[in-house]
Amino acid sequence: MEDAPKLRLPTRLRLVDDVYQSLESAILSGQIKPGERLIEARLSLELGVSRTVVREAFLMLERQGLVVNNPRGGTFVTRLSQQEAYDLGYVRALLESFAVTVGHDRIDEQTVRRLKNCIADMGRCQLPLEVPRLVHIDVAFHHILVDSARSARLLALWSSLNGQIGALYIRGLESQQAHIGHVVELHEALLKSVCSLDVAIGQRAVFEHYVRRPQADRSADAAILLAINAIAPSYADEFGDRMRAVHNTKGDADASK
Amino acid sequence: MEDAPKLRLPTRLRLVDDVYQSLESAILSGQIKPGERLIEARLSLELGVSRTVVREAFLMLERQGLVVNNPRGGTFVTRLSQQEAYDLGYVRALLESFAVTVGHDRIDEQTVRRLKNCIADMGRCQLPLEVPRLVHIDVAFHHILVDSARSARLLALWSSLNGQIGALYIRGLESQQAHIGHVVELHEALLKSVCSLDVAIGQRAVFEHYVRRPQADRSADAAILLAINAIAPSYADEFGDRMRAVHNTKGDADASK
DNA sequence: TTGCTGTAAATTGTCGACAATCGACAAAGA
DNA sequence: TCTTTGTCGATTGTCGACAATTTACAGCAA
Repeated sequence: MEDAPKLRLPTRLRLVDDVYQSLESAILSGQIKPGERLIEARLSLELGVSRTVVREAFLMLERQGLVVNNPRGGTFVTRLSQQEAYDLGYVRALLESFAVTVGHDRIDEQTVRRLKNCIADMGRCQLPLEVPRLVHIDVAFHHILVDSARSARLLALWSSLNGQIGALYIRGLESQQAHIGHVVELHEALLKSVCSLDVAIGQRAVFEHYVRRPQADRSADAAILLAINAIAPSYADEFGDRMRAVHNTKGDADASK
Repeated sequence: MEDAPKLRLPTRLRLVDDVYQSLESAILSGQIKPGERLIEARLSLELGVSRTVVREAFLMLERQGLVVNNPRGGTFVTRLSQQEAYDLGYVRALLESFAVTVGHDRIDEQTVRRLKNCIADMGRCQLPLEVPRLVHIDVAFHHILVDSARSARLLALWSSLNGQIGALYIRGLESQQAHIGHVVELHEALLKSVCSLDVAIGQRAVFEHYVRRPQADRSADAAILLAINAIAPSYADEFGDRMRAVHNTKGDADASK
């Protein structure tokens, strides 16, 4: 028989997971720089594990988009071009804005409290060194927002961009010094807007959170927000009940507490 | 500087790629059924390769969403619930419909010819056995459509759902017998609509292609299409030029230095 | 019978070694 | 001098063996 999958906290420990975290951290903190080549043998020596483990960790990193691998040409840390960064922001904004709109009604007090906790945690990050932690908190924050849509698929799709978001952070730190206060401000503003009774305000906030340009003409953004606004209600009507049903019977979804 | 990309037949061949294709084919054709457990040792014996190779192939399959793996609990073929299937269709429709709208102007005669070729190839598939080929052609067909948006990120995101689409095909074949003629019809209608001068017609077609329900109220779909219609032009305005530039200068695409 | 416990089998995780391949440099020829 | 070819070191691909873990099952007691 299968044991209930809700109580497996013992944290199944594999070396791969350790190595993965180690490398992720090194990349996000800038110890390993974008474009740099990762060599299996060297890392396996340095970390005291076999090459097999490092190899699998590479595959995990690649799935997250933090490295790219060409079959016999080595593995390199992802470097995002400006176009890719813009593109990424737009796509992610599209998904997340959509999610927030669908799940707007499900953002209750408890959720807000969790979001506020995230922001507080962000404020405690020291910027040059603790970027990995900052990225994790950032992901957690937005995860809560996206999860409100109660669409596993949408969440998975959004999650697949997480690693790239890390790459985006690196890019930001490479080009210009960012202040932790600024990051906190951004998220506080976002949270405030999302909590607004008017869904449209939340949408716009999500969008501007990702797609910010110095002298942008806001007409483009407005068009997108309008679009999502049109999508979401019908989406909710079609799937709201089923989604809720799925969510309730699932059980293994974490963070239910 | 640029080598003509027409003469690259050598096709980097790794065992992993072979094994991956082999397993993918077996899963899509139904030789290995949804929910079934895949055992490394057995497959490595059966295929005449080492377990390491099978293991890596599993990771590739997992990334495509064709299998799920719990750390020390084995690897199983993905089985989609009805809710997941609906959800998947909606999300994919959202992305693809958006892409088609953005790239509508770039669908020229040559593109249409390629699409028609795909449909012709579909017609030559024998259904119970050649599902893997059918799925590949189907993916190729829609890939052409999505690629017209010239957004690498959007394409990547869309691609990440390909494996699941395969799973969807399996589901369809499990529950009800589908006729190849039906599939061809669907795509012919889709192509015709996409070629229409009116973008809206193409959008609607893409949507109905994925999200088809017996007695659906079309108002929901209409709202979504309207939304995408609002998104796309601004997106194109913002990114059209840059995208084109990226696409032209890309060429190498990898950081081989 | 039911439930528990410990042993054995099956399966996955990790390892180090060997083979295949790539990139760079040097040597040979025009 | 420039191009081509051969060689070598570095790196990745593949392998079979061993260790760790999970699962199945038999035996025993209440």
